[in-house]
Amino acid sequence: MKGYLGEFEELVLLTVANLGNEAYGVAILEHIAESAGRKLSLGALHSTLARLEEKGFLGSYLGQPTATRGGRRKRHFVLTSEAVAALNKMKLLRDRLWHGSKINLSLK
Amino acid sequence: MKGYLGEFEELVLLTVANLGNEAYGVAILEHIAESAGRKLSLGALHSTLARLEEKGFLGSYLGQPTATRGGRRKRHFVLTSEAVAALNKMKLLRDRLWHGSKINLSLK
DNA sequence: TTCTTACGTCTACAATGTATAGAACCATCA
DNA sequence: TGATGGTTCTATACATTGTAGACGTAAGAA
Repeated sequence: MKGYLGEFEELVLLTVANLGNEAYGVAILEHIAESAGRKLSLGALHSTLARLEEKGFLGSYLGQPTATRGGRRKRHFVLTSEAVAALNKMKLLRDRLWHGSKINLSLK
Repeated sequence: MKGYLGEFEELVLLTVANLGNEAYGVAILEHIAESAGRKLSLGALHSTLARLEEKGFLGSYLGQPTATRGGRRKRHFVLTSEAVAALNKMKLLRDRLWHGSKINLSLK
């Protein structure tokens, strides 16, 4: 087990954390489009979600059919404690590296 | 051009930023081993360095031979402004996502 | 009963992560 | 001065992650 995540995996997990109980495919996709300005396909996202689940960073369950138009039942995702731990660890490391770096933080 | 970086690429760039004018293969490797507890081969690192240079995130130059025992001349690396911009952008995004997330920051 | 909308799944390929082997230097010492 | 061995970079190959596209499923509307 590697313990750390790819950059997209990390983005997805953080997005799931932001969406709480509304974390399912399309919603995650839209949130990423907004927050990261990154356009991607639903299939692309779902493969990553599946891999994250396989690796134990996500759990999922099927929601009940809703009243809206059509649609297959939503699959909702939740972070596991492993995910939270991995995210924290990566954040901690990067914060330390940023602190030690001479990069000018002037953001425009 | 994608504009964002893989997780290892990001780690490498931040490490280069930390090392300043001592940023060459072996030093980077050791710094990563220390800070991230991550053991990897020199060749692995150099392929990534080469790719980062190719993509315009790093510049490099050969140093002069030193007085120490043996050794090929060191190749030193420096961040480009593109790298700084990309790093800043990713940091900003993640900070926002962390802020919005409900993840408990209690680090043990 | 066929459209249309809203989702998830499958499969394949591109980009990134990583190892191993080997070549280039250079300092010593026989 | 030529063999030896410590450092560092380079080449090549393969594993993992990132991403698209086509397809399947479901249900309300027409």
